[in-house]
Amino acid sequence: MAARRPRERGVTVEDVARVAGVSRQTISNALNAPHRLKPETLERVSAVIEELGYRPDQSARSLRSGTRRIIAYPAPVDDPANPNPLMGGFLEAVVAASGEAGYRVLLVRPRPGQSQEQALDELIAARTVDGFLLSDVLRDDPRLAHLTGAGFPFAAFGRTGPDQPQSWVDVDSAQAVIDMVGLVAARGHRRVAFLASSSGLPWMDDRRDGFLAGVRRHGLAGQVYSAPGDDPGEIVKATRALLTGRDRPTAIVAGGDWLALGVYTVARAEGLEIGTDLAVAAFDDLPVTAWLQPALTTVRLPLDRIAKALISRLLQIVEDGVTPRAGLVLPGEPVIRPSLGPPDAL
Amino acid sequence: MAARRPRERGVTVEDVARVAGVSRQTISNALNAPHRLKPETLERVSAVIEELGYRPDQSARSLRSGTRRIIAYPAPVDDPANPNPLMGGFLEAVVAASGEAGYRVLLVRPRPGQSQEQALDELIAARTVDGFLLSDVLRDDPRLAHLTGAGFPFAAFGRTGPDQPQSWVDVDSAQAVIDMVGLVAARGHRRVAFLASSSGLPWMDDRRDGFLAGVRRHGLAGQVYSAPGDDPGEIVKATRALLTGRDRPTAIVAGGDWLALGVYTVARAEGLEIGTDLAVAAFDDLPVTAWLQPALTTVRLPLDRIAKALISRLLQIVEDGVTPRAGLVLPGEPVIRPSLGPPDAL
DNA sequence: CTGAAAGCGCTAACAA
DNA sequence: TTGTTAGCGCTTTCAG
Repeated sequence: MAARRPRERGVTVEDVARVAGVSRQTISNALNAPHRLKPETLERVSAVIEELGYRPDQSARSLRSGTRRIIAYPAPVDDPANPNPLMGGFLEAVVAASGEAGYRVLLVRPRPGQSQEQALDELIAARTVDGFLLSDVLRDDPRLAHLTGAGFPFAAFGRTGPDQPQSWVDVDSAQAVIDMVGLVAARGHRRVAFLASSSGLPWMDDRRDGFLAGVRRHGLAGQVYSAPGDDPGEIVKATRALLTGRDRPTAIVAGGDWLALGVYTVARAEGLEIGTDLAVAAFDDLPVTAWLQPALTTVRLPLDRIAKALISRLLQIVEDGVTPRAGLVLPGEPVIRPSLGPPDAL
Repeated sequence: MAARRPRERGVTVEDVARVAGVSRQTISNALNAPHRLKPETLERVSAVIEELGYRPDQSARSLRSGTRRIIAYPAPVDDPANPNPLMGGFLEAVVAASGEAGYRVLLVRPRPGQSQEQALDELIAARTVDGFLLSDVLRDDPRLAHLTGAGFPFAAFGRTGPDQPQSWVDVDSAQAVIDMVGLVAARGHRRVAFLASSSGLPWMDDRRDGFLAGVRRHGLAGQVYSAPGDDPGEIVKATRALLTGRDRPTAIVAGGDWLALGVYTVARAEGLEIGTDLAVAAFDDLPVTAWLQPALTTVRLPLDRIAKALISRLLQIVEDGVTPRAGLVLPGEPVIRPSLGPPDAL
């Protein structure tokens, strides 16, 4: 069998120039600096380009110009059996936002035996991409330190350190939860609990901190429970402890919709009616919440705005060398649904 | 502000050659044809490469060699508010499989006003990628016809036409549903129904056809209901029609877990107990099924095997010019859980 | 087994 | 406004 088929020659500048009766450079200008051409020439050249279906070879262009028009997204490793339900929506928004700006998204992943940082280094050294988009950023994330050290453009969903570029966008989870606690308090609840998972993740910590702040502000009795992991079993166990102990809370704020599913399950088993015996609020607005009965009050992440802001910030660095002076904090969007109970529940 | 920072010169072959005291070509050989080098030389050169952190410039290499080591995945447009829950897992598997083979995945999407085919053409003309990975393939999918016409490498999750390259992988949905109907019949059910959505999608049709074949084979009374769309409201409505009509079925096979959620909802409202009054089976094994009570019997897609096979087939075409003689059909994995009821339910 | 020379297709810099 | 020249970094001949 033919090994590596001989590259079929495509249409090149040369061809277009010949047909249009101008020089190669004029073609290049038509594409990259149209204002330099006489309108008439431009029109004629454009017509020939269209006719021949000419597109500049991406590699040649990149080699010469030093710009790739590609953004790398090191997609967090996901458990195929239990994928992050927000990943699809986030990717969707990122692809749309970068496509809008003429960039494409390259999914990257360390090869076996390679560290995250080595993978980044390889992409930088091979000049494969113009910049990085990071998500699921941890506190003191080594990737941020590495890219900062390399002076390579990036934007982060999450927060960077004080001595790192402030090219980040994040959701004000704490404030969203504070507001949620306010709504709970307004409904007359005094004993409330926060259900967390996998502590140590910055966003979960933010949500918990928001809960504690809200509880303090409204003078409520608040307690934090943590499930050791994200497995349904562990979540149910933590929830049961929470709902069957003495001084059972009348309202629960869950750190994620996923956790709220545990609350629904246990509440049903214990004969508690959600929205009347127990108010429930959560975070993320996963699609599955549409199926819960009663529908779940939650906080929606503005994934579209997040992605747009991330791409815009990243490209500002890549194209103009301008690094944002400060991070951008976007509000979460409270979605009030019946699980919270009526305004005058108690 | 500095417009477009002056590209920091990276390490080039030249640098490595100088330090290692050999010619440029030897460096290239060390990377692309190591067997041509004297082991001793190879080792020395490798050490220098490592030391300087040299990586061949991707653009230069591509320009010269004609190979990009990039696969394009035209990700289907997804509703951020209701993302395809399998997308994350599929992408995960694809990224892993292609990374294994030294390829990366480029997410692409037609630009505003651009058709799918134009987007493909642009990527081909600009020589941006080596091949395409297609999913959500429709019957007579125009993308397949287009790529076939262009003679450009692709692999499809779904099925291609008889006069197109058989570079596809699909799940034997029909057989999986036939088997499921068999399990239902073995439990003594005689009146069964299939709940479908958004007819016209090949996979949904396959599942429905499997249902009809299974019903015929086992001599059951089977009926097909369709929800007009994927919204919870429409699903619930279709399900209610199904469960409140005369001659209510004792078992329901749903075309997707999503549809089964509607069955759970309506069954609860109607006071039917799933697993005893009503057997339920579905398709997809979404993560949320872990939360259902009773747990849902369903069919899991072997996303990992699918992705591996797709990538392997695609790269065979790209690298060796070998087009598969026939498509590959993989079995769905039945996951039997309590919603089906005990073996001797009726 | 290693070295020298050529050129992939494009655009930046300069010249006309 | 358009044309000419050079060279981005690499790999593929072809000689030695």
